[in-house]
Amino acid sequence: MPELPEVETTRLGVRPHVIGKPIVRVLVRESRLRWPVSPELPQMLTGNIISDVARRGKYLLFLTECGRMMVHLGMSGSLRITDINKVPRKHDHIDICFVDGNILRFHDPRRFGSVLWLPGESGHELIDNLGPEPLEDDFDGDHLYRLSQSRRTAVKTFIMNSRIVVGVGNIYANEALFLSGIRPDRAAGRISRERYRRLSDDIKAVLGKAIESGGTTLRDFVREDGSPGYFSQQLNVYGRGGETCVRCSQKLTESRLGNRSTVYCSRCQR
DNA sequence: CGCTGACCCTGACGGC
DNA sequence: TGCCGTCAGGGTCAGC
Repeated sequence: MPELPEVETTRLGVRPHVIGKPIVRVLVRESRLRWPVSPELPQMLTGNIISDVARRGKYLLFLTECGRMMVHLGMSGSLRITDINKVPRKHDHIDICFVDGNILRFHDPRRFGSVLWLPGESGHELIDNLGPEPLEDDFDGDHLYRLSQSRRTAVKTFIMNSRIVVGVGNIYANEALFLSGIRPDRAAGRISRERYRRLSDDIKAVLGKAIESGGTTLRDFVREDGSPGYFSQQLNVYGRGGETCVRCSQKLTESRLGNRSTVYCSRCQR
């Protein structure tokens, strides 16, 4: 489900509802996620206060005085703000209950997500070796060009690698490559510095616009209040295999790269 | 070291 | 109507 824009939409949505209010109860109904939910999580959060909600790549970090809760939404996860009168649905795995009756509720049918407790200021292997944030200035075409040298993997696989750059998932990788006119299966090491400059600009542009639209809802992504994101209306290629290219009207090609569905225009993308 | 494919899990959908 | 195969926005890991 969530790529960077959906995670950022979630962060902005939940933030005002969870900051500065004592947590009175933490309920873990299902701890078997991608990794087991940290057993100390309820104890560490209860009586505690969240001071801010940050994001690193697709990880959300809920900051407190004694440590951080790190949440990943996996493929089907979502966080919603609800209240004690709302009966939990199937797959509502974790409730974080605040003193005012509001609840931060983690929902994840496929259980590929994770909820971990990082004590104190400690880092974690999952976030310590990530590439730059795509919307920050240290991510640019030169960065992509430098790391791509002598790499034979497909450029689409390359930009989806979180050690290269975080937050670019399957939807936005397809979209950015279309905007840049680059074939997804082109070897990463056989692309010019100039074209990587264009690609990094297009990655920033497509992620930025998706955040403005509240993310992309295809199946299960919902915002903190349960509403969908609207960026799917602006998708040029993702989910449009066999349909016509918006630029040249040729039929879009659909294939698989690294086991992920890949759509492009063989005329506009070289 | 880089790359590929299997795998974790549930649910929706299309074909028969 | 039901059964079966396929696919889905994530990432890790073993093996070559």
